[in-house]
Amino acid sequence: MATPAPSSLTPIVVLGPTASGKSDVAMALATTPTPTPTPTNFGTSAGLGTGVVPKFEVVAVDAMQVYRGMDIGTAKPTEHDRAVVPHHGLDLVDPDHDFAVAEFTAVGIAALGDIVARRHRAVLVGGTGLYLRTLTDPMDMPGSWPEVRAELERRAEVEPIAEIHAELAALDPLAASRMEPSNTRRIVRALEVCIGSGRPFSSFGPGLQAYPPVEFVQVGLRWERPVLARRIEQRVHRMMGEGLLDEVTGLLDRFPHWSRTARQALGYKELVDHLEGEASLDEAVATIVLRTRQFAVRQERWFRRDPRVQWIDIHDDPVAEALPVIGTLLS
RNA sequence: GGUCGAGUAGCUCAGUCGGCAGAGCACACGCCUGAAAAGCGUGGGGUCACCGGAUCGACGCCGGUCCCGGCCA
Repeated sequence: MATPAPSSLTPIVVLGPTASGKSDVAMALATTPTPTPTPTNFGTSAGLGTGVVPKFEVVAVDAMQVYRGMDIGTAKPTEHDRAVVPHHGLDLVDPDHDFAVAEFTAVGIAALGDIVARRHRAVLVGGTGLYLRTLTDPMDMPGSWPEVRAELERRAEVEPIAEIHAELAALDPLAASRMEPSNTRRIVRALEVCIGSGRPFSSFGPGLQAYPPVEFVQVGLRWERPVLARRIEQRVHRMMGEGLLDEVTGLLDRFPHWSRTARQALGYKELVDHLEGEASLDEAVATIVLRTRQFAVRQERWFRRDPRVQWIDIHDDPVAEALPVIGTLLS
C-alpha cells in the first residue's frame, strides 16, 4: 500500500476499543519528545518551517464525549489534560441535543484545518468508527429530510418492513441489495435519501468498504479479549466510585429529557433505568459491564477491517508498549 | 429419616401421545453512508445427572443411586 511518507504534520490516529488506553497514549504522544524526521534545533535555515517540532493537539473522535456534563461515564479527558494539550471534539452540545455524525464531521474537519494552519500536529483519538471514517475519508454524505424520514418511520411501525424494502429495491436496487431486508434503520435512511434527494442512495460515494491510501498514520491498540474485559470491569467500578451515579442524577436534574442519542450512552442509560426502579444497582452495574464489553468487540470488528491500521499488541501498559512503536512509524 | 418437587447448551428455562434435541440470553463471526456507546444478520455449541431394565426405538416408561430445593419429623 503506497501510503505517502509521513511528514511532521501528518495527523496520527490512535484508535482502539473502549478502555484500550488510547487517550493515555495520545496524551503521552503529545507531551513526550518524540523522534521526528526533521532537524529540530540549530536554527538552520532549512526553510519552510521544517526546523520546528510541531506541538500536538488532540481531536477526540467519540460520539458520546460530545455531550457536556457526561464526563465520568464517557471517560472524558480530564481538565488537567485539556489544560496541557488542546482538545477538540469535546463538550459540543448539551444532552438534550440530538447529535449526529454530520455535525461531528463539520467540527472535526474544521479542527483539523485549524491545527494544520497553526503548524501543529493532530492526534485523533478514535473510538467511534463511523465518525473517524468521515474525517480520514471525507465522503459525500447525503443530507437529511426530516419530514420524509418521519413519514417513513411512521409507516415502518405499521407496515411489514419487507414492503418498504421492496420499495427501496424499486428506487435503488443496488442499495437494497446491500442491506438486510430486516434492517429497518438502514432501509428507512436509504429511502429517505432516495426520496428526499431524488438520487439513488447508492450514488453517494463508494461507501465504507473502500480503503484508499490516506495521509494519516493510523495505529490501533489491540488487547487479548479476556484482558480487555477485565480492564473494562475494573474501569466501570472505578467510574462508580468516582460518582457516576451522582453525575447521572445531577444531569437528570438539569436536563430532564435527554436526546435520543445522548440516552444511548453506556453507563448512563443503565443507571437511569436503575433510578426508575427497573433494576437494582448491582444489576445495572453488571449490565454496564456486559454491554461495554460487547461494545468493545463491535469496535474491534469495525476497525480491524481497515487494512491501513497498524496494530500494536498491548499486554499491560499501553503507553510504554505503544509509544516506541509509534515513534518508529513516524520516522 | 419421611415426603413432595426439580436435575436438558455457559446461564434461565420449554419439550404434547415414546419416533432425528428447542428458545431467549451469553459467546464467535460478518454487515454498517445524518441514531453508530445505535442497528441488522449468520454460526458453533448437548453423555437430556448417573447406573440398570422393559421396548424395534427412551429426555420421556419402570427400578435404583447421586445431587439441589420445599415441607414434615
